[in-house]
Amino acid sequence: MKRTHHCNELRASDAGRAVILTGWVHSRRDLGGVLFIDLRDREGRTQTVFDPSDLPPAVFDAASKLHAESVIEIEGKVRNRPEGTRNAKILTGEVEVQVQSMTVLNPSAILPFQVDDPEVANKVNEELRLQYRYLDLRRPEMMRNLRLRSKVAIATRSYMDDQGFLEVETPTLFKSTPEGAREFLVPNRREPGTFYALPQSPQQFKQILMVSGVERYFQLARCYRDEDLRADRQPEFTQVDIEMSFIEREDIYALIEGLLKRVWKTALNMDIPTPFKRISFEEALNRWGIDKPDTRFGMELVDFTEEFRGSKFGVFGNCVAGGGVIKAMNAKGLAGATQGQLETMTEYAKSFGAKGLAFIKVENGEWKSPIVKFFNDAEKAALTEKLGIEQGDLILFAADQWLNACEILGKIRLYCAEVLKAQGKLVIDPARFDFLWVVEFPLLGFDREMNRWYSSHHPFTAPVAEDIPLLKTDPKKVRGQHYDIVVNGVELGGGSIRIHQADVQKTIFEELLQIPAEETQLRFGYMLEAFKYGAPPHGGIALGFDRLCAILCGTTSIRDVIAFPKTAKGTCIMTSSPSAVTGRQLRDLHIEVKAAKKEA
RNA sequence: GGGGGUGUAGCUCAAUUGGUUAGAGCGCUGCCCUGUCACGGCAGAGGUUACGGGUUCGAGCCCCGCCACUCCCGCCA
Repeated sequence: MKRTHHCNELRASDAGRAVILTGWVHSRRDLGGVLFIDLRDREGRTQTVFDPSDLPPAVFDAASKLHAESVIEIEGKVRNRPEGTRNAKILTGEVEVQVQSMTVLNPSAILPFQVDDPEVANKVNEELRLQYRYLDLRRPEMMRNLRLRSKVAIATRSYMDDQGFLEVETPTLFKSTPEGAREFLVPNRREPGTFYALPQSPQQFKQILMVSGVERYFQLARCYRDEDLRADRQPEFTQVDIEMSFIEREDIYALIEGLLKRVWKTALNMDIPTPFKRISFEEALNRWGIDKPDTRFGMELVDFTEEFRGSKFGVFGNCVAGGGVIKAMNAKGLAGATQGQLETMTEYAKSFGAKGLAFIKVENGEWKSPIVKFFNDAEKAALTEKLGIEQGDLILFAADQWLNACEILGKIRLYCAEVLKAQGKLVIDPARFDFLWVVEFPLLGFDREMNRWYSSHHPFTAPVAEDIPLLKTDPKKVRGQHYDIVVNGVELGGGSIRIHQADVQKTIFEELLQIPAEETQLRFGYMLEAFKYGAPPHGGIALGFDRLCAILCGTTSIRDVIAFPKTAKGTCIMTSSPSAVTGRQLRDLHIEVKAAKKEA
């Protein structure tokens, strides 16, 4: 190693020391007679001084011509900066290095965008940042994210090791199991027409590991889903995958609470209180209209079904008569909502099949609304009391079947929060983290089009024991032993106690999900077989590692915590992948491409 | 698959809403400058307004198409 110190190391006490520093030219300030270069490496930066009075002219000349981000090595002497020239903004601001010699290790071309000024760099088009990701990652903000991600991964491994878990790697060339997400397929050269699939998760392998007697397994597992992307979804992502034997749900709650406690302490030096609150699926929908509620602000949903039973307002009265519910929400301080904002909310309602969105604007001492004239005094009094209506409020209603009504207002609640945040009327402490477990999900949902049940989580989730008899009589009532961990409205992960009895698993596959017996055998036969030979009761969970890091870094886009992420269309701009391959490669794989690639 | 947004100098953004030669800051090039740290000063170069059509006397601006990026819905067992 050539350097004696890194660029965030020298302090006043080092004055007089001869040092060698290496790094990138962060910025250069040429005052004519004297030249300052801030040298930056991964750790930070140090000011170096080029004074022509004690430097060969050639060195001074070369230094004055350096472009930003050139890589250099300097040798010099540390000295305290003259009084009044110290820089309190950087940790090395007390000192500077008086350069005696310099080597240009590699000059840099002129940059496509500036990386030295964070205010400028933060605004650079993400497309350009992705094309030159290596430059983007040099920015201290991005380097901080990479470093934090690494710390969190190591803390996770250390905690899981402390808890007696084995890290086991599972294959990424797996079998296609076309339930759920679309898979990436990998052609098999050795047998034409057969394919591997990249795993959507190591779910089946980790359950097999339980049958193997591993008892406690974890993995930072790369997973692949060929679905459309979002700010919080990439085609390949990392999950903290966990499975345990001989446990109940409580064991998972305690394990994960301990893990997140360790992670928050490591990453943010914060002590988060445990245990986390637990909320049933039904309560989450009733109060927040979503199964991953953001509980950092109010505006909860309120039920008015009884108040509007037989109401003169036909839409409400008929809805209740038809078995539906009336839900309302008070968007505090949003009476001034624009026509456009109300239209956006109405669109949300319509996207859930509602005909429109009823509202009341409370302004200038009156209720402005096309529907208020139908309300009687008792109905008005109930609204005022249960919603705490005040001047400046906006009241929104949903009248529909229970799930729909809840989900409509749940969407609108989140939209209203965004509007209020933008107006400065809603402020949320960035250091606030509301963790909660969402539990007691229904095991199954019914698909009317396909006329069959589907797993609301996945088909390996165990029913609550006392509900097992209902599987054959009243599947809708069966609760699953499933749990989601939610923080600030983000689904951080989910898991369940699994089915470990081959016969129960077979019933789920064949009778409820109506997968034909021979297909069950083809896809899951090996699992059912494994379960015959002493499968222990087991359960587990998977946490989205990218989302976890994003939350800790205070960003909403997981691209900011992934070194080389893909664009919304699943491409890598830097390497131009995916790309066409040669005819020979295709022949080897016995593949013929039918749709011609468009000319570039 | 659907809906919204964006695309103007290397970067970030303007352009009086269809009107003369498309501007600014940063960056870049040259010159000046011995205590800067967003150094400063002077001068200069740099544009197929993403791309292809159309309407118009005239298009960065309007229309059609197309590409890329982005946000959302669907989708994500």
